Amino acid sequence: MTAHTPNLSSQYDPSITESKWQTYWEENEVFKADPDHPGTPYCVVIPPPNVTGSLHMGHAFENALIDLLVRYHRMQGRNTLWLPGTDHASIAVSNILDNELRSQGKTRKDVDRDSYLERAWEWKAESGGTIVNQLRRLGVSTDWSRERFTMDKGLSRAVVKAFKYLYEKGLIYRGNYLVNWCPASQSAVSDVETESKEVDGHLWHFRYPLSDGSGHMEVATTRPETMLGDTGVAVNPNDDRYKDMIGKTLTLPIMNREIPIVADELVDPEFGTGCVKVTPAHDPNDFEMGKRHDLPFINIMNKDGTLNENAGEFVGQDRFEARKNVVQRLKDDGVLIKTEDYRHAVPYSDRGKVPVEPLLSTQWFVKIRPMADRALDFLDKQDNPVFVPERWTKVYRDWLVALKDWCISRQLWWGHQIPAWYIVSETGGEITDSTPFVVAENAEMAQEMAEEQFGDHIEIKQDPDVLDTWFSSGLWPFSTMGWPDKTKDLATYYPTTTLVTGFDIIFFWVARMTMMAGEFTGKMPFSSVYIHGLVRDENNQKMSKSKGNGIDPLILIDKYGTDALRYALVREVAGAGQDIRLAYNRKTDESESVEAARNFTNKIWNASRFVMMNLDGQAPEALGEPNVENLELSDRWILSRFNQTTQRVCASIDKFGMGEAAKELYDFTWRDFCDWYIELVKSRLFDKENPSRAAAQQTLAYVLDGILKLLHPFMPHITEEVWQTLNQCQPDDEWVLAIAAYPKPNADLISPELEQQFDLLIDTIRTIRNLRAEAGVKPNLKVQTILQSENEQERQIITSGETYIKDLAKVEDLTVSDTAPEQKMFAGVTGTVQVLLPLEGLVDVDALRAKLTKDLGKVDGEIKSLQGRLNNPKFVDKAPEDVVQGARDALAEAEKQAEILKGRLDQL
RNA sequence: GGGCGAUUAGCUCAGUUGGUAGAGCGCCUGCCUUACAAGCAGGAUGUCACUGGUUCGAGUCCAGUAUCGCCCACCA
Repeated sequence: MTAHTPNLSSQYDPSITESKWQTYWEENEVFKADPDHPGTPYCVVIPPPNVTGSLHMGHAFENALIDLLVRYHRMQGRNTLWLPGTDHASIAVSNILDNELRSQGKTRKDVDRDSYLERAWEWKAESGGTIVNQLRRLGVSTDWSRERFTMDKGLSRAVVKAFKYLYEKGLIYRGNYLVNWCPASQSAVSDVETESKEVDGHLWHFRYPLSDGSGHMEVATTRPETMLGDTGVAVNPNDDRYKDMIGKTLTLPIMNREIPIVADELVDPEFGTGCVKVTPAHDPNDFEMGKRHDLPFINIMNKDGTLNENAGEFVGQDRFEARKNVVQRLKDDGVLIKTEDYRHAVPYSDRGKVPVEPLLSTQWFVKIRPMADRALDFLDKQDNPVFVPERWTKVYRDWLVALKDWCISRQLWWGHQIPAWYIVSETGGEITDSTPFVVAENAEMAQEMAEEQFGDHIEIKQDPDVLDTWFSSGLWPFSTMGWPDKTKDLATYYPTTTLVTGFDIIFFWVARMTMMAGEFTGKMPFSSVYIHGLVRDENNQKMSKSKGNGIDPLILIDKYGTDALRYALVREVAGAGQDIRLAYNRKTDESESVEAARNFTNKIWNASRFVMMNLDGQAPEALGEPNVENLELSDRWILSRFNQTTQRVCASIDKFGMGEAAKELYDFTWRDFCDWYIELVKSRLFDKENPSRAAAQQTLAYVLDGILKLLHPFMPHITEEVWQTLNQCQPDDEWVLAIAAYPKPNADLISPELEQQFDLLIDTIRTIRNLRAEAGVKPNLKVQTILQSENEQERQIITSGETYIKDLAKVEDLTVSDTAPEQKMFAGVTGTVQVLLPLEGLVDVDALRAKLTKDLGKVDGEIKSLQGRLNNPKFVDKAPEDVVQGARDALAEAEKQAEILKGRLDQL
């Protein structure tokens, strides 16, 4: 790929690098899965984005997380597959197309189904193409040869198979029930596709007279138009006020229909008057009560939300217009008692954005209990799937417990057409509730089945409705791998390992997958589910289309690079899976947090540049790995830190702590490696005669190589670029960082004692730098320094790091001693080491006094607090030995520090 | 009406099993030191929302309160 002699710009340019590696990975099929690949399978199926437009920040976030996990495990040697694809999104795409028609002054009725579907496929090609290209720009390591679409041939076949199987098993049925009707999309929707909104409405109270003229009962409603379909009034059986009335009848105003008074436990005697009007065909509660008391079901509404002929004089009026008119009529008739302002929850259609109407209609349903119970069984008995964070388990469980039958038919065209054929010749060419039907895999088979049952001269017609999108998504983890065929992919990669998705989709998708998978594969489709939070905007608002506050990931990618955006998003993730917030300036399209991540990529770039400029053109392999025996203190220190970091990073990712791992790597790379190690080895590198120069080069190359590997799952492009350059890879030698082995921590090289000793050197250097700054010493001026400690071990450590101190603190004459000269000097203390700068003629006594006094104040505070604790006999008795000893040691050190500082003050 | 999450530096957030608070950004000071000014060195900043409890010791555990946010729900 790149030049051997690194001649790289001092600023990292992501645009060229990123597209280069995206193309390279894909052309070389680096991420193509092979079932015969060694290693334990690691498999993730993408949550398929809807083909409704383009990717948003949530997709960027989700796929950054998935890619991190997938790349990490691939580098760990797992047999890895990340399967990509898209979802046809039946209702969402239908809405888009219907709006398109509307803008042309047309409706679905003005076009034929085939041309509508043609347009839908066009849309799919366009939007699907956009999305897939955007995914590529995110740098996802998916296997594109296995890309699927929920309506492609294979998945459609799986859908039909699944439907037929469930039907034959009695788990799918057709029937006339109350469903959520969306008048906007003119289709049934499932319970999860509605959301309740608090609205300011009214509660209207009316009087219904008893038929025998002995009085009246008062009822209240928020939907007065439904009274046209009332077939009863219910009271609580234990309500003494109404006990005698049960069984009597009332005369329904306007309609003049005799309706009975029934007793039902559901009625809350405390609420309102304790009397409830019952409209079985237009309210879920009333539907149940209607069934219990054998009340008539009178449907007063058409599918477009207007009232039908059962509504008498209100026929043809829209439901909300009829509401006004019914109220007016009741008022005119003198039965309206009062109108109260009333705030209440109204179910709205998710997609249609209008109130849903409970409507009696003939639909297809999945009988949910057996499937939900099986999923519950897996959860309770096998802890499968495991949710991360754990708290979502309860949400998932509660929902499965409460689940009711699932309406799966939609009165739409875009989707999988229901594989049921009606023998319409039996019912005069029409599909009615009683038309017999067969469920088959295709029209030919349906014809055959129908002829067997009804003879030769029949006519069949396929159900015009399509299936709920989530029916096919529910099959996704196994249908994408070839189910119902027994494929090698299925045998190898199913069940998948982890599903990564948002909490908003647990109900829609996760539970559907577990139920379907339980039924069809006898297994849960994944062993764990990682639930991530939302990406919120700069004002902590949920990003949404309607608010228009979305942040386009591509703008930030163009500005800062994919790696920077991905790193910024991942770094924000807390262990608990909280929502993350993305800083953003809408005027300039800038983001502080992505900029900070971009700066990190630049830091990596420049550190790498520096390292490569100092390896004399040798790759790490040619240099050889560092050999402990030849190493200096700083080399051993950075190797200890490196292995420590590797250990922590792996431990974090293994428990889904991606944000923690990201921060860990940032600190190690920037602070330990760049700020300290590179600065420490400079003098060795620049001195070609230095015998330890080779060890420095080896260590530098080795650690940089390791950093690139560790960071690769977080920032795949820049790390691949630098790694290939560092290792002088050739285009045809097939060395690719993306499939290199992830570093394994070498515990032998981790030495807490060494790190602790090194900390003393670092602190000493910091103290000298601080003193220089406080004394106003020019940065380039070398100074004389005396380090005094009564502790022999401390003196040894300092002596062993003498050159480090000289180099990094710009000290030219360093004295290490157990005694300190008694003269006016700038002074500080770290540990029990006294740091002295004999700045002849430069010592500003006032400044020095101020500094010493401030330091002493801090130390005194510490002493006071420690003494307080140690003087408490309960603490000494009850606290663990090591804690007490720790406090004693800290006190001794603080007292020593105070003594030193006081001594210095006295000398002024 | 249930359930969940949050409350820590000016801002955005970390804080593992209780041992006496950290990072990034921003701010202040000084540096264009031959990897990096998208940088380097130094510095300042906290009643850990509130109240009580457990404990030798609480940001951390328990109970309650307040504020904000989210999810679920068939009081008409």
